[in-house]
Amino acid sequence: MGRSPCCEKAHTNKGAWTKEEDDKLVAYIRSHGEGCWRSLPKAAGLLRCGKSCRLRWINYLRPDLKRGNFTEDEDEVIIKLHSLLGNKWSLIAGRLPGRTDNEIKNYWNTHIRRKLLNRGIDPATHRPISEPPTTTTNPPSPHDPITPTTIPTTPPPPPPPPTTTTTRTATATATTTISFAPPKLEDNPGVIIKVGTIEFGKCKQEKLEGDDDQGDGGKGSVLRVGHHEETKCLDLSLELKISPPSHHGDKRSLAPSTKPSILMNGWGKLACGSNNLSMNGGGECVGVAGYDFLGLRQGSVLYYRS
DNA sequence: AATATTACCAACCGCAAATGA
DNA sequence: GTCATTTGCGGTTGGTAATAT
Repeated sequence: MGRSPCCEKAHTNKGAWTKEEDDKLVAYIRSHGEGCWRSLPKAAGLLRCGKSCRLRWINYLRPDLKRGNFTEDEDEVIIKLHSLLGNKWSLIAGRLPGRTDNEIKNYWNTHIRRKLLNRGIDPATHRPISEPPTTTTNPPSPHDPITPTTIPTTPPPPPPPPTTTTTRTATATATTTISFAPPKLEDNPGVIIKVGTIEFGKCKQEKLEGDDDQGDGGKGSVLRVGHHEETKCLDLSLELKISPPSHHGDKRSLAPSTKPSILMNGWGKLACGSNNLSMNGGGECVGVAGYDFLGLRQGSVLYYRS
């Protein structure tokens, strides 16, 4: 078994790209477009692996790349997104037009990590370094297996279309619409799932548009979280899953037992604090502050995936 | 001026998901 | 449904420039 190599390595160049190679690649893609990276090198007259061509184009030659230093705003966006998504560099890059995942990853490792450490924040967990390490009640980080206790053992069912099947959905919207099932958690200990787009940032709740006439548990209710006083709202396409609150609203008590199937389906966890929504049961508020998110009680858990 | 260390970033590698036959 | 292939992602490496000793 085993796969054939992506290219004939014996006859490919490696290492830094020359100006001539760049020119050939750019010229070819300009006239033929992206795609079919495997056959591109030969067609373009390049002695390069297709993967190498793709990487060179995406990370360096693409015309829409924004080169130059990251701004303070971009720094903060990256930090917020990393606290939400972990090392999902491609997702983070999708929210930063003109930046590549590789660029952000490098920037994170060389600048932002140090910046957070200087602030006394653990870049891996986004929690204060001084905070004593916990053992069995340690809240999960984006890198931990997602193992909730408050939802059924089966993974969430596939979301109804339209979903965010593509991972690069970097469109910003003026207002945020969250489609979700009404959080009647006391009455509904089970799983509630709806797909929506949630925008984090300096937003506050405007109104609840109740259009739930479907009688099926409330699919289709729409909450608008708009009123963007600043333009820093991050558009995250998330599927949300809502579970009842855990004991006492103690985020640490959200520490899961074991439900690895959730992890395999790519679900992460958001915990509801008393007046905000925080990532993975702790750390910094992601920015939906100032109101009781979706009416959920403190200690509720939202499961998401992007 | 020479050498060592650090910082930066382009590029590579391996793996897994997606796709197609 | 199975297998082969392609594509994309994240971790890591290696070369080079900048800075310190």
